[in-house]
Amino acid sequence: MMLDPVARFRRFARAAVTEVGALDHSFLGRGRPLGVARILNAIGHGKTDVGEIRAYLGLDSGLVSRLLRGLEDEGLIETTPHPDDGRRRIASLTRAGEAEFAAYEALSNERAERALARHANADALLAAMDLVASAFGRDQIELVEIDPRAEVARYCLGEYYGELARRFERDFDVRLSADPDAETMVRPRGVFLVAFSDDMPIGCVGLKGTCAEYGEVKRLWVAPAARGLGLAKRLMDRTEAIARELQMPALRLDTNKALPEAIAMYRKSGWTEIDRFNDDPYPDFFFEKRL
Amino acid sequence: MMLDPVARFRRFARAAVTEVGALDHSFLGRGRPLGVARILNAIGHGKTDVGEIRAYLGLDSGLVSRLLRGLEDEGLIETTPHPDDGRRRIASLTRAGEAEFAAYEALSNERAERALARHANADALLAAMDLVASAFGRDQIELVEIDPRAEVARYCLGEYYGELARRFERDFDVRLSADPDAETMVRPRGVFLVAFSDDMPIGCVGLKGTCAEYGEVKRLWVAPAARGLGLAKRLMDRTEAIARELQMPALRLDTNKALPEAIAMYRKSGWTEIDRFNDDPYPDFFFEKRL
DNA sequence: CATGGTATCTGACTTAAGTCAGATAACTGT
DNA sequence: ACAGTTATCTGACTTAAGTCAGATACCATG
Repeated sequence: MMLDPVARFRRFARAAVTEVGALDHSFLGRGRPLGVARILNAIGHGKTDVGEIRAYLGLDSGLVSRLLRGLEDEGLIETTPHPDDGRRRIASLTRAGEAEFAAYEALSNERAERALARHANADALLAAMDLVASAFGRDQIELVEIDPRAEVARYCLGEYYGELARRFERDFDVRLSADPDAETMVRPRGVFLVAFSDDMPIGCVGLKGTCAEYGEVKRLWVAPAARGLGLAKRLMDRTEAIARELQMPALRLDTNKALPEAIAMYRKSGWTEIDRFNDDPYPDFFFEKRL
Repeated sequence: MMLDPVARFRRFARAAVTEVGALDHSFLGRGRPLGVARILNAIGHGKTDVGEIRAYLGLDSGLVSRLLRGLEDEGLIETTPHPDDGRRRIASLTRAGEAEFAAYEALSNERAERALARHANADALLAAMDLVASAFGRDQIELVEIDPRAEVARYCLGEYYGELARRFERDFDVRLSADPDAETMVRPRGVFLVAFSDDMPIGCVGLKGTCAEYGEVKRLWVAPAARGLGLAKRLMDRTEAIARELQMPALRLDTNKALPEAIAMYRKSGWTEIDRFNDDPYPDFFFEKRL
């Protein structure tokens, strides 16, 4: 009757295999074998270096070389030596290649649209897909330093305040996401980190350099789709490393009892509770970690 | 930055392709090509008829024939003519084949367990997987008549009462799931339907034959993972067809204002509101449909 | 029992995909 | 400038997968 976790996982795997098989087949619609199509698409998605393509698709160097030659003969790509290193080659789409790539893109987009349109609650389906994709891609999550005033950062902060509003059952001013003292989260004073999973922002944290005695950790957010992956810990660890690099003698943060998972995480990773160090009305817990 | 629905869908597709690729590879761990392994597993999972295997895996008849021969030579399966039709052949695992199949099963189970163990919130991950798998498998959902006292039926009813308890914020007696007048939902008086998606029960409905004037529709439930697929409508349509078959002149049902989606669905599919026809304290809406 | 239809099998092919051992040319550090 | 390393390419293979046209044996029907 299939209700134990393993059976449920395997049901998912079966469904995914079927769906992915169909997906592969749709790539065959343009009369080109799958391997060639995959390379063309890898190039279209910005994998220009031959070695990069090889690593991305997990193929043998000889094979990639041959397939590239085929695409060149078709007039879809051209390869030139790397300007800094004559051994390496970079591949790029010709005009015809761009058109062909666009056709593949259109195919994929159409497929996605059709699948989503069939579902009466596409939001729920997408949320579930985000969660599964994040779980599968957990080892490819990258932390990137971003200017807190950049669009991605603003998006993360918007989500962060939305989450707080939900937890506190109180409205937060959306304009808060345009932090007036954003420059304290830019090097050399501080930093703002965004976690990306396959180009999708799924978490952030800010390190604010406000005074000489300590740095402040602010706005730690992890997207619902990425919870359970240990991302908050990873963000904190990286923040700590950067704080050390910036010669900060200690870190402080404040938090609210509405965020119990965060509090537990702080306690577990060497933070100690201290007395209130600011007069902000929201927080009711204050932590410090000496570096 | 990838936040539009199509981009999110495609992110999922990429993650799934990668994961499924790894999954295929794990099938290669036993030194047998994928095609052969897939056939062995199809047989292990009860696809005995050669034609059935062909349809299930979508392979050419000549290819399947050859692969079966290979497995026979390995001593893993044996084929015998079908008792009712000498043209058809049925394949079955030998003792060695059973062992080999069990090894593949163990591999799959281990994989699933490892993936789940890595996630700190496996329940959320599984719920998301159930939802995605149901969406992908929507065309394979089957409605089956089941005795309402059987284990699967009891499971569905348990979920149904759990859902009610959540919506009404009130406890329901779990023992209710063992319906005292279950025999009114068994042919020829009535029927109980369970919806299966790849062996997983994801919905149910009961048709109760209580009197000559009308049949009663009870306990319509759709699992959270299966919402948005139009399953409730499908269950109701089938119930209606069976009611006609059983010569019921009309159908009635009662429902509660805490279930607005259901009420909307009834109105849209030809039900008309009528006066209270029982003295049950819970419902506040009553519907009828003449057949 | 002849006829047309069906399920499976065989043999002869093609194509895709992958492997591996050098070859070649460019880089790096001493 | 030379040895060792690295990135890509070439050629000669193997294996997996799939296609297709018959062949064979069995079934259903008049």
